[in-house]
Amino acid sequence: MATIKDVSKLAGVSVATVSRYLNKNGYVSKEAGETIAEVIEKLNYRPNNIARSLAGMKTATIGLMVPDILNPFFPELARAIEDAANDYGYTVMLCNTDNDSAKEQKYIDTLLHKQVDGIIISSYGIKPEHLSSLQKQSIPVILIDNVFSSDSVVSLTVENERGGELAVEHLLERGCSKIAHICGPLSITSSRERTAGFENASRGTDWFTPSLIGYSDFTVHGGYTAMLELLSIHPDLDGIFASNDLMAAGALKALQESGKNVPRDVKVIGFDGIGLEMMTPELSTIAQPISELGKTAMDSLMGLIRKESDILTDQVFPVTLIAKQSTMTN
Amino acid sequence: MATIKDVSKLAGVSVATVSRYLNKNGYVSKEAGETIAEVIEKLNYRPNNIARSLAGMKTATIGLMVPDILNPFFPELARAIEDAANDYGYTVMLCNTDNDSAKEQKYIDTLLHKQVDGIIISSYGIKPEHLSSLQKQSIPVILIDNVFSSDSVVSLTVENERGGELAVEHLLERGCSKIAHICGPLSITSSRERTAGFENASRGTDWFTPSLIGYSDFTVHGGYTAMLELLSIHPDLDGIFASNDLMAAGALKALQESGKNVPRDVKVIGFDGIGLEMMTPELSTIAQPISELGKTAMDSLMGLIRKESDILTDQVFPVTLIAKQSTMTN
DNA sequence: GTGAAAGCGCTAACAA
DNA sequence: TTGTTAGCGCTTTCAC
Repeated sequence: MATIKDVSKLAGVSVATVSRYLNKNGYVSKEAGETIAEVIEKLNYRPNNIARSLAGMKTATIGLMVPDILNPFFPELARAIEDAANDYGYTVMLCNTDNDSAKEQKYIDTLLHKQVDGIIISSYGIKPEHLSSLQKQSIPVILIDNVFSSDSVVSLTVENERGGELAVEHLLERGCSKIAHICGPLSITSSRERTAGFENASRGTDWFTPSLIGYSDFTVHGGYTAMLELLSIHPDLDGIFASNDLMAAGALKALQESGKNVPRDVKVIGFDGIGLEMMTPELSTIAQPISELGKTAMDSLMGLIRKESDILTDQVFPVTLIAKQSTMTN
Repeated sequence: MATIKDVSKLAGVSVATVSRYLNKNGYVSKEAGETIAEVIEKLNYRPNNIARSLAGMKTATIGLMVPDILNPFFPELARAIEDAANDYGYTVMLCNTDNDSAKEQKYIDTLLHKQVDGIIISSYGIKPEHLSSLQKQSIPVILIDNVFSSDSVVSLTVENERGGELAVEHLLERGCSKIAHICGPLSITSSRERTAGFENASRGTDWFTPSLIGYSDFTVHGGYTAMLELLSIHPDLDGIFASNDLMAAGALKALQESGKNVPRDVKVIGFDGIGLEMMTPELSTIAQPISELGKTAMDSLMGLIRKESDILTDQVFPVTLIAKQSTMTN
């Protein structure tokens, strides 16, 4: 593989000049530039990124930590981030943490020593103290769906609570008169917020009772069993708000298997807006702007990396109701 | 951040000794080792991977090229690969190619200059000539679901054709008497093979006719429209084999919306074995050993990287029939 | 405009 | 067993 030295020799200039040419900083005469270009072409020379990084430049690599790429929310996020990173000439290292604190720590350590330029974290086990090593090195971090009151970290979240309210309001509007809720892990902030939204909109109504809330875990299977249980306690429920789409899909399955017609007998709405287009009926949902979240995360991270923006403003994104067949009034 | 120099000074030994200690090669006296360990602890020292890489060692990074992480097959594969890589102390760079030749080329170039130790490609646009730059650098490549007759590349595939036959045999066994097929992109080898399997098992039967094959694109929507079309030509079909699960899900949806009961009126089977547990009825499928594929890919790659195995044996993995509700009799 | 030279942090001969 | 030292390929002062 050709090195900068080879180029400089063949072009009859010093490596410094070639370097300047490559990085488009400092002065390089037109002639010199042209011969260098030719030689580079001829030798099919490409700068060695590792050497570049060592010499003090950036690695042009970021880390992306997600709980589990198998959960369909995260591929969407990952894809948006990867696309944006790609536009910046950056490359993404994927880390699955399973929300396991130890794994998260280990990955942070690994990424740190691979000298990534920044990290996007969308994993829920993270606590501020885990990030201290990053802050020491002043490696920028973007947090998705998780908030710390910390200086060197910017958080991107969505209106989870408002989304929960919206979901209930929508079901009421569509004629539901007894709405149950399948909530997600209580350890996850955004999950708790969605449930808070449900409670805001339900508490005080004449039908509300705490046993209308089923506790689950953001999985299809969890949604399925929670639904069966809710159905056994409240056979007359006619609306379900699940805190994510996967559980909503599980609930739908349970309802169908219990002989309930959706949306006629029971209406169902989820949260997230992942594309579960294969469901029949298709699921209504409170959609997060996933792609926008991903792109913004990468844009903000680049801002921090390039130190263009010192201002670390957390952002809250709006959610939107997407009404599909599962909440239709026929 | 502490460097090896800091450690060597504080421990009163040379950097070489520290390096030997770190890499567990060469001799280091017990005492020296102990003090070094202490100092490392005290300084919270971690070797700089970039410097290590530059000094000739490996980058402990591999590239993973997939068409699109949004397609649920690839997160499963990616997860298995990432887990295995993690066990080896390796890190994975994710690249979405959209099966676009230009993107693939660009990523190969990028990965090359990031000095990855190896690449796993599960993207279909790749052609042998794209890999020449990698071979020049003798960077090992594992190909999943794609075969070249090339020396420095090992291919991992599954019994696609046999799977197609199995699917038809299963449907016949379950009483189907007119089976249609939704095939995937003809540009993809494995897709063509599955269709060949369908044809092997169908051609020669009294019900077979070429118009029972619908052409589609591996997406839910594609499966949906293909199904509607097939249904309009052959309203009496009673079995469907789709070349992947996504299309099978789309077909199921189309059937249900057309008032057909699955599995009573029409039985459906897909291919891949991605977990679409939210479907009602759940889909039968010809499952690939996705996790095993991923793990084997990483294991083989490590073998090549460590030059343990010079023998580049392509492997063909078996598929297994997973019968679920969608092909149940009565 | 350009070049010489000093690193970046680490590994790996080679000597001792 | 250990230390010295020459790189790995590139960037970046600082003179010229």
